[in-house]
Amino acid sequence: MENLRVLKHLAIMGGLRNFVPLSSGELAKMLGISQQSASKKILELIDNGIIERRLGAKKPLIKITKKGLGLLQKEYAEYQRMFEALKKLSVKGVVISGMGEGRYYLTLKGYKDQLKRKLRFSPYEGTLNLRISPGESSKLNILKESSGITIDGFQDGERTFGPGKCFPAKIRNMDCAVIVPNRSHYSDVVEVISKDYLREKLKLRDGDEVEVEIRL
Amino acid sequence: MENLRVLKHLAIMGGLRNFVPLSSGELAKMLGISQQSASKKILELIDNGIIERRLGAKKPLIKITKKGLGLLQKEYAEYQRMFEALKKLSVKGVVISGMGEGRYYLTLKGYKDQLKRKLRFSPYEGTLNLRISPGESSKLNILKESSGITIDGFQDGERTFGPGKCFPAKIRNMDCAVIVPNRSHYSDVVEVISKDYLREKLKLRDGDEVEVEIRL
DNA sequence: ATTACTATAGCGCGAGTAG
DNA sequence: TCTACTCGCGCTATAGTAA
Repeated sequence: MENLRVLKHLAIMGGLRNFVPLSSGELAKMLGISQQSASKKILELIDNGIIERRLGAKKPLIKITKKGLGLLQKEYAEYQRMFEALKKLSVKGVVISGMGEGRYYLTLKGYKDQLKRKLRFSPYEGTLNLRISPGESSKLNILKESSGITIDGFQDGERTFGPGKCFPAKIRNMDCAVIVPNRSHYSDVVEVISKDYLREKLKLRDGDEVEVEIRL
Repeated sequence: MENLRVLKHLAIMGGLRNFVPLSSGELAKMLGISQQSASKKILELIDNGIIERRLGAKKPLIKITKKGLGLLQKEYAEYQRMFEALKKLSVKGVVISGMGEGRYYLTLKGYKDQLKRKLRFSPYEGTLNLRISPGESSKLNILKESSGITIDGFQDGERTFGPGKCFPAKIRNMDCAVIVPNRSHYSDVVEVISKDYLREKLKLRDGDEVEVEIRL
């Protein structure tokens, strides 16, 4: 049984705050090990300065030390980073010129109003196109698999405009969003919208490299 | 080496999202174990459906399955609960009548204005006194050790009024705050303030038991 | 370079038991 | 009751090595 696992159980028992009454036999039952092993674990943790023990009225009292708290915090922090990383995606790409399609779609009320409502900003009528660096383009699959913020399709007279999704993002600390059509063949280009004309605001020119941080 | 520990390292390597290239030798180095042990661990995790492995171009590719993700989430949730619990303190007590001191202090501008600013509510000029149940009064030590929201002392002509601290709290889902003088002998009574006259609002009478949930 | 087999070394666990 | 010692078994990690 690993020390950290034992320590975690002590923490769940409240050992981070107080001296909690706990015999080696009780701990053993909780961990599914023998009393002897639990006793040994306790001694080990005491020797390492991870917990301290006093003799209480009826049962021994155990409390986790600062050092023990530190170990738990470190472990917790690792889990936090792990799961936080799942919510973010960072990709590098270079600025390229699109073919004005993005600009066209953003003039359509059906898309524009929806984006405004769902992203909480009114998008500039144009997109910034980024060609994702070769080594990173596989990351774009993650966008396909993530649900993001749904953009509904709509009808406009004759034409049908398909649904898609978007993701809040940041480029050089500027709030923006990446938009992804639902039906799209493989592409290493992402389209970015923002309330401002990003090209001007960030002084970007074709070929400039930028990193876009996407919130999934 | 525990399976969960191995799994955590795979997650840190990005195995929650993608197939990551990883040989048993590399994993061994990261975990500080032998290549043979790492190999065995990997097979064990595969057998248990916790990870899956493909053969990649150069190195084998490893990805964590839904089941593996579930295990990590469970562990993470336990740590979350553990640390969340550290931020809260729940104590039971019975309503008693104070001696009007609380009311007096709350009429003083020096305290009243501060409380209003720091707690974001204007306190009713009176306190609700709770005698904490005998078995739980030791929990009050936690309040002494926690910093809480500082209430500065002040001078008012001749008299000096001492500093203290307070903690946002809830009683029966009503927002309130527990106030604690810095220099105080041992006491099993806590004083609670709120924007409303709690006794009336919650229809409390001496002897009624209530639970107060304190945010540390 | 890999993975992963077999055989062995060593450590951890628990039974028995003393204090 | 409790803790915690010794001792022996068995699991697990590693060494050596094949594929």
